[in-house]
Amino acid sequence: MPVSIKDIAKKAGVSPSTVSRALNDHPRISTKTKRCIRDLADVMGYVPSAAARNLVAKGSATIGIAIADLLDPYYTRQISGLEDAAARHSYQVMLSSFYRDSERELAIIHDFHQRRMAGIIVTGSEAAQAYLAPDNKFFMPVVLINRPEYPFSVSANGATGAKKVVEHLIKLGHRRIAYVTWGSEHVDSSNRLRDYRIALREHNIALDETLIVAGDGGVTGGIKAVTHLFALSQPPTAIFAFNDMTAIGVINALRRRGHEVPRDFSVAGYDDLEMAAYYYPPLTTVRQPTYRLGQRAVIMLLKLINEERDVAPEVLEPEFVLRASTAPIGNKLVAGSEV
Amino acid sequence: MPVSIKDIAKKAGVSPSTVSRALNDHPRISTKTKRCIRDLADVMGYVPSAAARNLVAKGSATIGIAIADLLDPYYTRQISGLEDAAARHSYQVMLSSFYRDSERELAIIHDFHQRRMAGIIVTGSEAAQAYLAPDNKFFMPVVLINRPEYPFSVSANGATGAKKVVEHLIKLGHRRIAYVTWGSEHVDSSNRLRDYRIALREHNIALDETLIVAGDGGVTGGIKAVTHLFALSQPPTAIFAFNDMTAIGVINALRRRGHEVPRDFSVAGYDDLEMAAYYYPPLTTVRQPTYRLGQRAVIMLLKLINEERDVAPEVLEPEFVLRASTAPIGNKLVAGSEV
DNA sequence: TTGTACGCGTTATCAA
DNA sequence: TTGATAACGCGTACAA
Repeated sequence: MPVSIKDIAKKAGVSPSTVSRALNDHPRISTKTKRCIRDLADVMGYVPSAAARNLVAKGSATIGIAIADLLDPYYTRQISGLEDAAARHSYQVMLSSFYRDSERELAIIHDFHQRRMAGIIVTGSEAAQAYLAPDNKFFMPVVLINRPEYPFSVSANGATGAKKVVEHLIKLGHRRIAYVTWGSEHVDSSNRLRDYRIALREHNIALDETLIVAGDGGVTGGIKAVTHLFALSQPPTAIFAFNDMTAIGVINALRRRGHEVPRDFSVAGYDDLEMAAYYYPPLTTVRQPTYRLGQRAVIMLLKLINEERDVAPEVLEPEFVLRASTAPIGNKLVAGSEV
Repeated sequence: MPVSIKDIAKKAGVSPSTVSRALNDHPRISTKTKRCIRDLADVMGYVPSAAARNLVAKGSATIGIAIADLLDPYYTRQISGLEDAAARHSYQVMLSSFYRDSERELAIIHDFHQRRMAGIIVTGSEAAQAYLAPDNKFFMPVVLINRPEYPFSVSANGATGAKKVVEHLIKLGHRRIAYVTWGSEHVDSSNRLRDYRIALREHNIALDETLIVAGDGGVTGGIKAVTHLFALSQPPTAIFAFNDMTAIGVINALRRRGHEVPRDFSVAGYDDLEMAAYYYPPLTTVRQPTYRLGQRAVIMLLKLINEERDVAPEVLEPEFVLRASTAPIGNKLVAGSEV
């Protein structure tokens, strides 16, 4: 049974309020009793009850963080930014993952609600509408990461990243550029698909819908995508994958078919995982502003907590990273003649 | 301001206790008032206060999880096991990472303590002694993952995994087998180094201490290790890395020097990251029982919470995974003559 | 079936 | 400088 403030009071022969004052170094208390009580508390192993504190204080200095997938480095890297920023403003953090399940997400939010969090941040929300609903009765501010349609959000600009990749491939001479999505062929929460299309159009390249194939955000999705693409009468010469893990799947599948990257096909990823630079071949990709995403989200949330109303959605820019998994299309032709 | 049970009572014209009963479907309440009050609570957006609940209930059904590094998949994979097992027994989970900093670890534990967690699990503890100290005043049970010296712990058997790798390399004809540690040359919390030594001795291979070099658990550590190893008058023919990320660093460094794996050198890792199977070359490694580690830790913790005393440290076995980054030493000689 | 009264651990106000 | 008292939101024994 934990030691309470009363236990200390009894043993010290003082009132509970004196103990409270001693422990919170209140001005109106003698240095001597303060010292004495603190020592006693120490010896008895006193640890204050957060529940009781929060009860009287009406809420805690804790922010709840709900994350789509703990196993995806793209998300966990945001957490460092979140935690550092929160710590800097002396906020605690409570973390939960909903594994891309909207029901679990809502359960987590409910839990945060019960715990009377100062505010919450959700990254990769599967139930963003819930926060937009006009009758939602949250009594705590919410910031979403990567849901730019939400008024209080911080997002990475998926469009500009995709554009840079596609233009890079075009500059290398590629015309048949495939895109491997995450999810179905035509859903794309990240705006990448949209700007893949725009970039092609701007360069007068006819869009071939058969070059857009579905992945699953992981290695297996990339592997399957290659099977689909090679069933086409005219396969692509370059493949732009939703993320690095997908790109790795693509490269593996190509290798299994006896092709070499980037000699025979160019492949680009997205995210710039730690791995990407050390893969073989090193991946051409897009570095996401993950750390800053987390950081800015906390800043925005703190503004909302302090009821400042000058908050607008933020969009951070990703950075194109040129490595060795892409090459001029010429290489392929040369290589082709070698085979 | 959140809605309280009193607010509902006032609006419904009943007493707070009636509301409480309606919400917890207490037996002694009429179906009609229950229905009415529940609807009202719904409309008003009532969400119970966890603080108040925990205060009267003396503690919450929440277990605290402190993890060494959120960015390391080895740890995050344990979390799935932990969360699933906890959910199955309807326990909440509160997660925090201390980024391998013992001070931050202790701060997290202190926070868990204040929150009166039902129990806590620490994986990759940097301050394990704190839990062993005879005068620790935790009023909640603690289970450690991978600290086999602690009485309430679940660990992966680092020794048997290392042994299998070394014996595999020996069987391939390697005699000069290097080991890249995590940390300094001679500290090894995982027992891998110890059994690396034992395995060599058992096969009558003289131990060469210069073949044991320090890494940092990441890619850069592997790269630096190779520099050290090649400064030796007699470099190794095989390199056993503390983990897969280190192995990837090693392979990169070798490639940069113009060597090919496994033709010129065999390299083995540890952990079996998702990546490992899809790296080039696919990594020979050891699959850790990460998910079960988390799962068993929760089971043990629940036993402690229920004050069952038949708890003994558990050790789970890892699994050797043969892939393509290791090969018979003969290959090297043939390859050497080609160059 | 419902209301009253009290306690959980802590802090804050007011009185001594 | 200290002590008594009330309050935070909820659950529950006891009384009505």
